[in-house]
Amino acid sequence: MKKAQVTITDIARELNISASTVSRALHNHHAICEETKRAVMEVAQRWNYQPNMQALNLLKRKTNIIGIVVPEITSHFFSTAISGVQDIVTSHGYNLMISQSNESFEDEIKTLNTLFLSRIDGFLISPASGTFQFDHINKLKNSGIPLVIFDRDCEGLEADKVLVDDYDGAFQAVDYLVKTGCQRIAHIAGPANLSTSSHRLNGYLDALKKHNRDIDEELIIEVGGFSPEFGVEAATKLVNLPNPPDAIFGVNDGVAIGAMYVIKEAGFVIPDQISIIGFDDEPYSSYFMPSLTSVWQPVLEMGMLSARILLKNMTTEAKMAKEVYRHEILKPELVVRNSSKKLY
Amino acid sequence: MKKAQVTITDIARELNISASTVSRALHNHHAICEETKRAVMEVAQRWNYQPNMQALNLLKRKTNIIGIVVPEITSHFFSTAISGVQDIVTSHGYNLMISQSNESFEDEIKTLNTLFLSRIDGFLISPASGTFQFDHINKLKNSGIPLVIFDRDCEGLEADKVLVDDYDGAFQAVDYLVKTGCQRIAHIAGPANLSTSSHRLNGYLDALKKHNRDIDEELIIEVGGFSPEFGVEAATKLVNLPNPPDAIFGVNDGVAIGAMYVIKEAGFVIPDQISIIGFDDEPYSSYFMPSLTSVWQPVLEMGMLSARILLKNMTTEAKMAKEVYRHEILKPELVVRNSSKKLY
DNA sequence: CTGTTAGCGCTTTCAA
DNA sequence: TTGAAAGCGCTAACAG
Repeated sequence: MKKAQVTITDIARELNISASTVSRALHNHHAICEETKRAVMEVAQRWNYQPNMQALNLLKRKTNIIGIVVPEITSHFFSTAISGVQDIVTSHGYNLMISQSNESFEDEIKTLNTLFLSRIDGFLISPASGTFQFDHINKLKNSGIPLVIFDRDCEGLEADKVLVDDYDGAFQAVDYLVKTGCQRIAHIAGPANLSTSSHRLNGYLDALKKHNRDIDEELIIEVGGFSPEFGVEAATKLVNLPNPPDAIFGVNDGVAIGAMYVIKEAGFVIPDQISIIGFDDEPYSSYFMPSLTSVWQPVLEMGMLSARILLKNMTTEAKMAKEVYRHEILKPELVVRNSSKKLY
Repeated sequence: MKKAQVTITDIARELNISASTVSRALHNHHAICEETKRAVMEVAQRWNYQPNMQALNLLKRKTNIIGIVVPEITSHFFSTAISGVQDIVTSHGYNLMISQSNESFEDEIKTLNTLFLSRIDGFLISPASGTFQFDHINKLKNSGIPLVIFDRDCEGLEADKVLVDDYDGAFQAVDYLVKTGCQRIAHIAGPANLSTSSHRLNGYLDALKKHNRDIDEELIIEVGGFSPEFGVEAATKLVNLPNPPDAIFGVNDGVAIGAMYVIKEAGFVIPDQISIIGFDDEPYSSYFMPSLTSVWQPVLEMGMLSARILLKNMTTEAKMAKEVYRHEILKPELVVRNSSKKLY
């Protein structure tokens, strides 16, 4: 056993040859005689030589690291997206560095900066709900580092984006509710400056308009987050209305689950008296009683596609000359279960 | 604006001084005259100089990266642990690199190796369920790189560990079931070669023994994973028994939720006819009807503590001379809700 | 107070 | 077929 980390120079010294020869031998360079190659390989093997990535990366001016910035790792949605990204980047020889913004604008700026200083090779970003403008991301982009925005749009920012058609998903859900006979359809809306929230809200509104329904403002409740507590809060208001809704479309499964709990507690029968639809189709959603109807999104695919686009951006030397950006919109699907009425 | 990345040499050239002077000025070295410092700072600022971490790291032989290897990122348990780790390491100036083993032994070896080759500064590891021996981790440890094992024990491996007292959590749960009058308590056990599974199983067995209950082998069903489907599978067998159980202790909330679904479908009343207790206390668990009684674990704390121990290991130069390892066992707590009977 | 030199580990001309 | 030298960006010992 030699010292902790064997270097190319150690091998060179041992064999009384130059470091460059060792380097070439290790890379199976054609202009190295077999004998030397064998000798080098043998020592390398015996001493368990491992190339020093740091040195290589410094030389190549890259890090082999992709950074992903999400609002929250603990959300099933984002951890799934990360998983998709992971699959792709690792199979391309990259490592994945993660960080979360905790839905905070300041944290997002900070973490973006940290990763930037680490000189990672590319960024995958889904902005925080507290983020209301994108100068920081634009600055990043202008620095020349490849990046792609996913899930949550940065409106006004020109960049590669992989999004889900939230509008369509919401439209499908609400259209379905109307078709199954619901008259007063409420919406628990997410934080307003999130593209996903506003698109879902718009889908809700347009579906109602399509069926010539009046919009009742008191049936739209905006909440500050995506966990069940927010659904509880909103649904409590809704069921206490003089004229409560007969359907609720939640901005995500989290709030829908909270709402469902309140509604059952209040003694309403789901879906007979009140239908419920969520968004995300999380793993546990189908195990509630009644099982939750939800809009499924191709989250894993979103992560994978984002990663692929990023990787392509990193190789293509058209990095700078970028004029046209990719704008992928993935299609969600309504998964009908028992928290909504059947269509006959 | 200068070239893409300004270096210390660029600044030196501009000012007709040496690179080392620039370096010193930037670090506010005492032996540099104020005037020079100001000049350097000014140019650095104007050109937006950013130190090249890669060069620094090569020099210092460190990467500033902590790697965490988990079975699955998408599990709420592990994403929460990661979140705890993240908090600590970033506040100490480290970046976090993640990778998952997908519960596979081979993947674990592969990913450990990749991270090792990236020369990360430390490892946080929770082994896969497919991992039955720890030579690979031992090899890692012997290479001198600091590591800590968390949540899932590597029995026989000497290392710093941060675990949860799974035995105690299970014991509490089953003891509670007995005390609330349950006679036939079943257990849906997790993959056998996971310390968490076996400790929970032992807790279950010992709690029964304490109350002089016979162990009925047909009431113990081992499943291959932690998602609801496994709970469905196991619970289906249980309810179809000639003499079905009147309580089920699930190895985690996932299987408990699956079990709960089956039991309700089968027409049993929870908890009157069958009590259910899970493990993990996941966010949605309290929103089921009935709300799920579960054993809460300090997951975030586990992540944070693991990270702190790792960081300490990295600074302490007693790295090599390590003879005694830290062995932290965190205490879980039973959270009683409505899927189990009340104690009077 | 500042410059020169060497070196972190590796690759890559250029020369031989 | 191989070696010497330069360089990636930075720091630090040594020398003025």
